[in-house]
Amino acid sequence: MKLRKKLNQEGLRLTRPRRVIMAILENAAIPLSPQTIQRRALDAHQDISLVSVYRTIDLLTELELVRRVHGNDGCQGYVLCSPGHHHHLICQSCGKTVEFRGSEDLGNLIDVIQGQTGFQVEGHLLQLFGRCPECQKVVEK
Amino acid sequence: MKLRKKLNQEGLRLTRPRRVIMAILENAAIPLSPQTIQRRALDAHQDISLVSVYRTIDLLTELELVRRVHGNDGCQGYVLCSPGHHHHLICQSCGKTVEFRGSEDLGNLIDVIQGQTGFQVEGHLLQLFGRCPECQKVVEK
DNA sequence: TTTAATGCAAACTGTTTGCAGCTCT
DNA sequence: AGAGCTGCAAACAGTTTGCATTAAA
Repeated sequence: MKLRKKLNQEGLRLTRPRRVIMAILENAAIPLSPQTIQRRALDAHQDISLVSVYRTIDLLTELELVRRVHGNDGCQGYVLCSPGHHHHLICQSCGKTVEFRGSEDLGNLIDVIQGQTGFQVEGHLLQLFGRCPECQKVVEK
Repeated sequence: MKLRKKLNQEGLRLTRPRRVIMAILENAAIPLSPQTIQRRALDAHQDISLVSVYRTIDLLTELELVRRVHGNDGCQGYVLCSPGHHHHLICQSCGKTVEFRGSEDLGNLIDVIQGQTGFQVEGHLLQLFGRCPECQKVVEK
């Protein structure tokens, strides 16, 4: 298992809470908050303390297995993600999340902005919000 | 005064705390947290409760005079902003914030993503991070 | 004068930390 | 066996709410 290996080579251990949380994230179609993760663990008859959820999320984030996504208002939750640079597209109806890479057009934009402002752009935060194909089929109220 | 008019036509009042907070934001070059706003008020010998800072920020946000900006990690603070759709470019050294509009290139990108995913994109969150001209002059440690 | 706004105190939510006991390797 | 990990309790930070008082119009 990939996770176990990653952990071992850092001298870390694959414990029950970590396995459970990882599985929950793997099966999640939408970003989950720490509270939600704990609730889902409970649903699966796995009692895990919120403290461990926080610590595991931090760990997985450092290992680049998990990424935090924001809403327009605040933090929405955490999603499993593939390594490397990419962004997330989130369905505002059902919360489903899709990854995408968008370097070219964004690169253009960044060049222009750099020229206009004299800033040297080093990073960015980009997320798209919308409706996934399934949710588009539903008649809007 | 523009703010007074905006408030009056909603039956709201221009009070000392609101005037002070507005002035602080107008003179701020960087995004401010509620705590920082309160501290700066105190520096100006204007004792304003944190509660009022929160309530005023909410109000100004609804009036579209203020916008919240995020950091890579979490919420960084609030900045005065011009009306309409735009984004922020934030200096990671000094915190200075600049507005920009980036519809064309982003539009391109969004079209592509829509085609690839079937999602209908309705909104986005974009922020750029970098170094402003002044901070680029400083020798990096 | 009237009604919105302030500020205190206190409740709350989300997150972090110290520490003793447990468990993965 | 031993270091890492868990979970409890408690501390903490940021934010929100109820209510009596103050002040803008």
